[in-house]
Amino acid sequence: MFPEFATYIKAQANLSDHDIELIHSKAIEKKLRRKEFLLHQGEVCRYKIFISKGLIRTYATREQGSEHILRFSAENSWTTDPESFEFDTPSSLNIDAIEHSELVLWTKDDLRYLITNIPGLKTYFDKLMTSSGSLFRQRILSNISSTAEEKYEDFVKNYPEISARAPLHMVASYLGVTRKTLTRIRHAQVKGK
Amino acid sequence: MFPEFATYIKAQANLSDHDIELIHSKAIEKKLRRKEFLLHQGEVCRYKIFISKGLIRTYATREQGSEHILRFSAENSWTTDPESFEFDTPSSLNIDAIEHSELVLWTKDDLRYLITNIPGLKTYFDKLMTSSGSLFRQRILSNISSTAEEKYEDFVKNYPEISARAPLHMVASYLGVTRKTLTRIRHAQVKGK
DNA sequence: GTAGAAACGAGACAAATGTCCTCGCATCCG
DNA sequence: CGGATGCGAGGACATTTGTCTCGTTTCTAC
Repeated sequence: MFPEFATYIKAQANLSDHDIELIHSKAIEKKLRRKEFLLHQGEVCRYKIFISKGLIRTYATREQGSEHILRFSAENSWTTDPESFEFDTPSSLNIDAIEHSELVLWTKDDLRYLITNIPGLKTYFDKLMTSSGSLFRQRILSNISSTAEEKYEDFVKNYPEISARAPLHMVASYLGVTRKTLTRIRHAQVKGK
Repeated sequence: MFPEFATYIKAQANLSDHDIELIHSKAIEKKLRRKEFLLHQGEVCRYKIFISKGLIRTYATREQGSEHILRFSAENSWTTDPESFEFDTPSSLNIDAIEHSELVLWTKDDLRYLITNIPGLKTYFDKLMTSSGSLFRQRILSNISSTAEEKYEDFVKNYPEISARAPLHMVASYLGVTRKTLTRIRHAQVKGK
């Protein structure tokens, strides 16, 4: 788990072996089985989570129990509830595993310590934040301007891995449409060819 | 224009008079008449823009000329195209004025200089980024999980000022529905009472 | 390997939303 | 002051999307 992270972060940031050791010393490794939860809504999200293997979903639920996926996180990506993590408030989100997954976690205090003491890590997280902002804007634009079919096509194009691995009803939940709509779209595309 | 900004920023960040002067020395003031553009798609967005008075929209257009509003910015808020601003790439967004507006602008280089030399300003922008991320997540969640009526209600609740000042078809464009849908919702609400 | 659960597709119908059009009113500007 | 324009409303109809439900297939855990 940590070795995969080390490989990834070395490629993304300029870090010395000593830096890596320091980061390692604060890391918590964790395995999650399918459907196992890392965070239930109502709990405080105490960790920033790196996914070294597997597939994780971060989602909200509404009154009637419907689930709405805010983010999929596969290998070499991150998740957390930023608000709960930052302000120690109860989270409104759930995080669980779609596949058996392997994670590396850091607490807020440890992460803050690492970031202030490792400039290369700070640079990396700044980049990460910039690009996540950009993805947010793209997603909003797609949401307000595209048809369901375009949204689905964009999703498949941007996340071919995830669209192949996540069940269809979860993709629907991510896109904000029903399972039915998505099957219709797929059917139409097959016929269209 | 700058005085309004100074009042605002003093309330938001811990800055000395000297800091304010320094920020002032880099600021560019600009007035924009209704429908006047600050940025056309294809241009590079060279400024981070503070709105001291008026109402600004930031939007994308699609093939058929439809407009999709990414953000409204009224007094005491900011806008820019973050990607174009950051990387000097041609913007895909347009920025224009819904009302006669007064703005204060800074270039990227000047802003970077100010942020590195004024810690209080850095703290302020970090906070701003955090809260804008949080708003993005809320908006995405609303987009994928709410009915058009709920989206409209949320918008009115969260931005009563803007919903009163922006024309209905622009609110529709922000929410990702047609003007028609919005008038229907309003009509239904009136009847419902 | 097998039992149970999960995922998928689809039919029938209902509801929501979009498209295209016209109208009327207010406002703005020459 | 008068014509042009922007804006909101709404009728008529088409299209999209959702709901509910069922049966089949596929996957998974033991």
